[in-house]
Amino acid sequence: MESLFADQDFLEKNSGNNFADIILPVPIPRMFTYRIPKNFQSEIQIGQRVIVQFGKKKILTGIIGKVHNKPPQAYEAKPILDILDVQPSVNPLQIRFWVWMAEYYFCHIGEVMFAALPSGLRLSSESKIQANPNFDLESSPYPLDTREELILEALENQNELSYEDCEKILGVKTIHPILKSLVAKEAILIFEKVQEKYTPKVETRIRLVPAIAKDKNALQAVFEAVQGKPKQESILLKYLRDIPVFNKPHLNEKGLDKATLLEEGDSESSLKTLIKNGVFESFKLVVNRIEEEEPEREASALSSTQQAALEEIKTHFETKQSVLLHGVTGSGKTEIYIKLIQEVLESGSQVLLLLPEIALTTQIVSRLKQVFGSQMGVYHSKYSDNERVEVWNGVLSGRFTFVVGVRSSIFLPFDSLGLVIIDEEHEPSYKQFDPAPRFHARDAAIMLAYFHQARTLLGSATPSFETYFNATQGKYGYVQISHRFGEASMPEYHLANLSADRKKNLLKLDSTRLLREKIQNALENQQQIIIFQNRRGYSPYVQCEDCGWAAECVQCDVSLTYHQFAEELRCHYCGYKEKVPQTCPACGSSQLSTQGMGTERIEESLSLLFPEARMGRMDLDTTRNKYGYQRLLDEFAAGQIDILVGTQMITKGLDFGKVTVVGIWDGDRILNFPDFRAGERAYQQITQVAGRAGRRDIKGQVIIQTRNPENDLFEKVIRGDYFEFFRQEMFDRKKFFYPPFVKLVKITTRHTDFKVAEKAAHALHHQMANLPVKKIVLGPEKGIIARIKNQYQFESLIKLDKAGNTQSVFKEGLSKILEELQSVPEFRSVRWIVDVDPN
DNA sequence: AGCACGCCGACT
DNA sequence: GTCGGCGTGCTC
Repeated sequence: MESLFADQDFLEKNSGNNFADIILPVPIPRMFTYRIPKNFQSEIQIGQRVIVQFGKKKILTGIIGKVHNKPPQAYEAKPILDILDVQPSVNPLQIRFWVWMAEYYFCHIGEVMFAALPSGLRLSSESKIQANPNFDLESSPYPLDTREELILEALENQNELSYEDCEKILGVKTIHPILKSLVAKEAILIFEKVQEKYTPKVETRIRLVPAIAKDKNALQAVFEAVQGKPKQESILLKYLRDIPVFNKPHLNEKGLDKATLLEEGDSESSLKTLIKNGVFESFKLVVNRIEEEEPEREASALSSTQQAALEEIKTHFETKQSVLLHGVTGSGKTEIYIKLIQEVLESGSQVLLLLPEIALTTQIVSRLKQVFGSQMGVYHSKYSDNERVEVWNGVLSGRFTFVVGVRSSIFLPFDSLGLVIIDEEHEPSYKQFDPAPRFHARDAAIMLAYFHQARTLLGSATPSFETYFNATQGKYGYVQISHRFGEASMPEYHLANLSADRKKNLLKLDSTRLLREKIQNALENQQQIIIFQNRRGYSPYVQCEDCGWAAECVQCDVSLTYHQFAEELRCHYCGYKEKVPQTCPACGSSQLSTQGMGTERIEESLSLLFPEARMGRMDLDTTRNKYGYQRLLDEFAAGQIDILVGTQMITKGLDFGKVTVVGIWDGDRILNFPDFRAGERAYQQITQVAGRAGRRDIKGQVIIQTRNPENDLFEKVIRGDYFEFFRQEMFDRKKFFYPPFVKLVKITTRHTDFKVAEKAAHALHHQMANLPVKKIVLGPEKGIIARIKNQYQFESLIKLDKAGNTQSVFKEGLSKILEELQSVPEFRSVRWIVDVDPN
């Protein structure tokens, strides 16, 4: 008996770890066990990317999550096909973070993986065709037509062909039927060729042949040789201007990019001649897509207020993981960040600075770049796949010790974070809601920092009430800067009464007399004006003036949004679009008009009222492409625009001394936000927009157009009394059970059949009511938008007690409930979407 | 989520 | 007779 155990023990210890649990980017709530072939066993590591077959057809990139030696009981494990990384692309800390995120945000680890890995690190597979070696044309029972023969002929010269190749060979668009027929006749084989998506950037470089570069006489001889050949001479001079081979001989090694060398109109043929004559040589070089830049500037000296804040932050960090820096707009938070970042980098740790997406293209990034140069990586949503992979690999290799990025940059492979800064901490865009994981980047970043034993600094001029609450509870340290940097004073607020003006007939194209006067005044003094329009929950649409018909989406219960620049109607929920009809589809009338006031309409109105002013508009439409945003900013900064009309994005990072007037076109819209955060959001928006006004020597003017000037929210904003506002709001939230006093979970039930969706939502409601946790379950209610993409939806809101293990008990119970409901035949195709901490 | 397998209607 | 509709079950 004993010896048998001993043998088994011996076997287990020495049989090696021949199985791996692998995270795959699929929405199935578990890892998958694969067999590690003998030849890979010594090199396998957690976090490596591997290739596996999944199901019958799919080839996927997976991440090794766990290595062990327990063969699965119920099935035979498939083998790992290949290992993609020598060094893991993902570190164990990240895997812990993924696991946490999947649990907390109630999603599958595969979904987290999918969100975390840049798609360039996943594989692409392309179908290729190959000649079937067993095929013999002579003995084949099936005759081939000429097109099929052409393909086979091509395969005699080339080992493999892609679909595209075949299309070119035959000059047809749809190649699939022909290939299918060839497969049926067993003439060819189709297989999947798996490739890394990421491709290094390769430049053609030109350099002086070393013998010439080292020898003045040789160079002299070359110059004599090109005499009377001005084109060649010009290239040679250009090269020596950029690469002074005798002063800086090392520069010649990497030479000059061919495109740069020829960019001043020099011809390629002249260069070819020079290469042929042995003057230059051409070679290939792998280069970084993200350019190297040396720091140009020192960090600025801090003012005494800033210095004091910095010291205070550091003191808090001695005892607290997180600190809230509450600094009014213009208080110079960036400079404080810079000092802190420098200190952490010098200590050898990494730093992550999170910014909301629209703030990332602005001055703050170029300011940071000036100080930190090429050790700083930028992680953008507008970056290409290849660029993202370079940032990822740059963090892995240590090239980037500091990253500035959007919410998804929390997934980068940091291994020793010392500090995470979340700027504009209150921004709702930090919450991801469309595909799972529905995470809040601020909260996730705090957890990430905790895993790294790093510090977190939350910065905002208008902190979210959750964060401020944590500060008042002593959970976060709290540092306040209540003065603007330099001399700038706080702006002056005016409420412009829309109703009163309308009655007195003073309204012109929806603008009040007060707003017009302030604009006029600013224009006369060569000052700039910003007009803000909140677009949330509201967009311009087209309506028939005769019958009242309005264009609606075919798949969703919403009206279509009018986009002037493309003369199109679009659905903001599913992306459906159509041309604006000439006549009303319902009654045939041609009296179609645009309703509602988008930024486009405001721009139009203002240019009618101020024909001499130069207008600019900044919204999703005008900034869609990579440089649209920057171009507008540059024009505005250069004073080429007098009035800038824009949505949320103008509240971010604009810092121009010539803006003295900020107009809020429709203040009421800001008030009517349909949830418990309405007041908080209104306060934040107005304060943020107002922060753009009057930053240097001139006092800013903020004009809010409203029908409800008596609303006390305006009064609180005008008094700038964040604390009083917070206090009152907390009173209500406690009374009505809202965060931060409870934890919210929103569950959406979706189905194509209204009745089924309703029934499923109610079934869920009843099941949840039985869970043994302290909670309040609201709903189910018909979604604010009843139907999206042809799916009807119902929403339930659960308020969980924050104490103890309520959350984990609830989530476990919820998993079981959903599993059971999903197995009811009727609810088979019902979709449930769970959103933890919804916006 | 895909994708294959399987069982019932309108077409060559 | 077949192509193809989408219900349902599975993926190591």
